[in-house]
Amino acid sequence: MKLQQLRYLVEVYKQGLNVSEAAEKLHTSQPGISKQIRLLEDELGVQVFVRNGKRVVDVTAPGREILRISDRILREAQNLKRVAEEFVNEEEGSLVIATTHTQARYALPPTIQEFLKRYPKVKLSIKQGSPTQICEQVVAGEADIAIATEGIDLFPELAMLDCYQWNRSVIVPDHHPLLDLRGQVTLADVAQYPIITYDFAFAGRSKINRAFETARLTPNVVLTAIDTDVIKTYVGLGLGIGIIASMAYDRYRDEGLFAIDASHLFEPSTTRIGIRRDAYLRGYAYSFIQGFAPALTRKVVEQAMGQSEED
Amino acid sequence: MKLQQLRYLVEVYKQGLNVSEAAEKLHTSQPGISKQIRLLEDELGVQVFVRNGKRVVDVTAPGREILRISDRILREAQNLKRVAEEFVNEEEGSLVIATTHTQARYALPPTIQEFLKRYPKVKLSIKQGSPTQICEQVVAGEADIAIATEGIDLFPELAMLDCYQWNRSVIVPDHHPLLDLRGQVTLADVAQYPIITYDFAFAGRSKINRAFETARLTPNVVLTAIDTDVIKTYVGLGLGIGIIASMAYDRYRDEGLFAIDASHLFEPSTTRIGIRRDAYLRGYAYSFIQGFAPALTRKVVEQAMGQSEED
DNA sequence: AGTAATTACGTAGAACGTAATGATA
DNA sequence: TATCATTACGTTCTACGTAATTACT
Repeated sequence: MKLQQLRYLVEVYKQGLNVSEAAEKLHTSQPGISKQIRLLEDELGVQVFVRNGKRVVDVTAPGREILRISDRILREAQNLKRVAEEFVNEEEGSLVIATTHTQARYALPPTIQEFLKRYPKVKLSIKQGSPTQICEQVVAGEADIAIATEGIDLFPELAMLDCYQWNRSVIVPDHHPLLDLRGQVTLADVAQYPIITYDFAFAGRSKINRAFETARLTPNVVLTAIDTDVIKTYVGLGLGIGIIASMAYDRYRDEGLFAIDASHLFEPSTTRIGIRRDAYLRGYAYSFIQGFAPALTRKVVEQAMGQSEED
Repeated sequence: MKLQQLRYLVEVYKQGLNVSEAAEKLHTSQPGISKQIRLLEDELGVQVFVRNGKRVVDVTAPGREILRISDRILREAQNLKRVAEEFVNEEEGSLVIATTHTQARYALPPTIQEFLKRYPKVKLSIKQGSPTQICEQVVAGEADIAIATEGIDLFPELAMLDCYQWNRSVIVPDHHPLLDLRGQVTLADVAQYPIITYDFAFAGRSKINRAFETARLTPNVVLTAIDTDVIKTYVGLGLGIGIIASMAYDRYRDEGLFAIDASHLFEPSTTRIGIRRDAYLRGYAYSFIQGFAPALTRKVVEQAMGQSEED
């Protein structure tokens, strides 16, 4: 049994049982993969894949177990490499953050700025996606850390940690009637105007819906976006009023738009970070997390990952 | 990185940083190991072992982490092989039980008899030792299942499951004065005679001590053994009275000895089985466990191992 | 027909063993 | 001096690529 053979297995599976694509992805030849998989199957005495003549068409029952374990082994091998890297150079490496537009644009900049100054040699990259996509990326090992606000409780592989709570604001163009009610805006007032807000998969959209439902109001959502900047643009064009994360409004930058605090209208949302429990995090990753949420010290994070018993 | 290299690392560590012994154990040449370890260290860019000139004298800080992860990887590789074996032939394989003399001699026989009849092709072996040794064997992967009564709560790698409770009896030779008190024996009565019982590391010996302590009595323990049969022998010779597990007394087999129930004198003990949480158990292993403790179905055991979320 | 996997075969490389050397206690 | 690890070197085996073949859609 060789680690490469396991890599081949898993990659063929990931590529939808296509040996050729797996070969491409792994920069090797397709006959090589074919042969190594057969060798492994011979060694184990069990078929991993079901073949219809010469096509790989399915995974056998033992194959499913074998793939699961192989995946774990490869992950640990990955961790092992990272441990080594950590000790070779604590300041160098890479860190992949998967997050939503709102976080990337409004919550993360100061943290990232600090981080880049502190760890100039670390290659930091940000991947955007919906909360679900983000978590999937972390689960798949394509990202190290997920930062999102919603829909991220369904991944048992991930440890989730609360970062901070935030509220919403209603943004309106200049001279909007809601501005006259300043301080006393109700949900009913808001429901009178066409609404532009986040896409359903995103940042606490469900909290917005729930608030209206509870008040037995039907909001007229005319446009949804995954992106606060898009929402602002259309609010600026007078197509409706926006409901956005308060932190996404800046009095100076967002000229011609005005924010009305709506923390009394909608439940606050909690932004969380998610990490694979079985991942090995580099030291600077812990540093990044604490930079973003000071309460999340290395100890706290490790405990949440279930690694505390070792230290 | 190759699985073999990891195997070499771990074996050198296990052999007390002795490369030659590791080579012997793995049936390969010592230069081979030396070279492969260096190759791996080069690849990782980190020393795993501290060398004093040409001697391996210690493990580096990263080395400790690397050894830990390597161990996990090798374990999983082991599991992978077992999965394959399971599917090749459900009825064939091996099962190693680590247990104490008392369990092996008095509690396990019916279960084992049944098991051998049901799975004639499985190579069953029993290793004896103290509760601590037993658990260490399971932790080290030298045994699959630990069965013991005491001192087995200190291994976080193991899942422990209760099997059954048992009480103690006092055994005495014929015509012993205690027999006249039948039914009303007290701790004070027992403390009047020289006592022969289990070694301290064993089967609930601490419960016996605690009972006397609580009653502010000092028992006169003249002999300890790890083995009920030894205890019986010396009781038969008139050297004292025995305190043993009730199940270890058989009225017909133990001619000349008489048992006095002592369940009111000592707390009952619970016999448990222990399994490595990250081990893959063969189907017949679950069957064995349930044969021994009917309440421990496969589901219950898997849940205790923390593997239930997958199925 | 076109796509995809296996077989056949040759080559470059790696793992391993033997023997010799160097270092440590 | 004896033990133990590394270096040197040669052989065998194996992983991998190219090309040809076979099977499936």
